[in-house]
Amino acid sequence: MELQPPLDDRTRWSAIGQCPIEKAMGLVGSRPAMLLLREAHYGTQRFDDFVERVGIAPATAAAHLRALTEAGLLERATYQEPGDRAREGYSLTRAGSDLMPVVIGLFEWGVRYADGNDALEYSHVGCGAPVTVNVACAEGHLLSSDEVAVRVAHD
Amino acid sequence: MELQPPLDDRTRWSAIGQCPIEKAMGLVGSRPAMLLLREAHYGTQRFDDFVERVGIAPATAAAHLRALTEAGLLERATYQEPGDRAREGYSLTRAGSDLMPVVIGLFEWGVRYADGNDALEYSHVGCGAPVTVNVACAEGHLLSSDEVAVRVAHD
DNA sequence: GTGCTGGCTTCGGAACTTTGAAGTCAGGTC
DNA sequence: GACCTGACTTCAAAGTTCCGAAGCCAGCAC
Repeated sequence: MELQPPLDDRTRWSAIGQCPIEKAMGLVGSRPAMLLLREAHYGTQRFDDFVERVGIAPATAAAHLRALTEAGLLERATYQEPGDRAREGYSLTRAGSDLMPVVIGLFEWGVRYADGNDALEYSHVGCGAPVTVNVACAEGHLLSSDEVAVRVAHD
Repeated sequence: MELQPPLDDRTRWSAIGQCPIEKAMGLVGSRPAMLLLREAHYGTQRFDDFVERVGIAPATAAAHLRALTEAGLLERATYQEPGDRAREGYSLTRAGSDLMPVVIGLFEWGVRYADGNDALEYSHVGCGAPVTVNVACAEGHLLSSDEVAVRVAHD
């Protein structure tokens, strides 16, 4: 059994490598990136729609869309609007979809604490009930934040 | 019954005000802010510990800690280490704790897609099982991201 | 009253981002 | 082959953010 430094030291990520949160934030932790992902989740595919709906400059949109594509959150997909020719747009990959809990979590938190704007909401396609993000353990217990602890894995 | 613009127009947030995600990102959508919240969640209270564990300059830490405090995610709290005098530190408020699904979600996503570093993990204090973030509707159905739709609220 | 520690603040400069306006380019239509 | 549309790219200017090093100040202990 290897000796391990105490948890206080292990949570000092500089000692054990970069924190996954940090890596994730490097990819999606900017206003434009997060809003582009939100739009992609809404089903937006066209470049100009991203630009207009997110409200950013084309150059900014292009840079972030490329970065998200290279990082594997978006992929180029051909789409065709009725009576128009086929074009290349963007759609979410699995990795992009798997970030939706974060996007929805930010939305939920924003409605409650930062905004109050509840003009739109997320709902379950199947039953129509409103959607929330929650934290649970593998045993199925629903958790509040003070029931969650950090620990060294594989002990 | 009022006429409402179609959903395509409603999702163009410029038409109906600012998106809650945007507001949330303005507060917590930067690397330093998110990592400071992570640290606060780990129980860090002291200024110098934030600086060292997050790996940012004191000026940056001070600016973000102040912003997070003013935004209501952190509050000043007195703490006392054994054999030392009482000092002022930072601790999470309810609003800060309620952002934990986002922090944990970023961690989880980062481990799976951006990093692979699984030296630490989150666990349930009560039963020890590992913790995950998931999306569910009010009826209790666990949802994948393609079962979640946006709609105009209060219809 | 001297020293020490924790918690910041100040400063200048470097690095990174975003913007608006304009231009490019390829595919397809008429 | 002229024209149109969508999807970008280019560019200079402006703004934002970060860092490192240094310094400051308040509360104690001695």
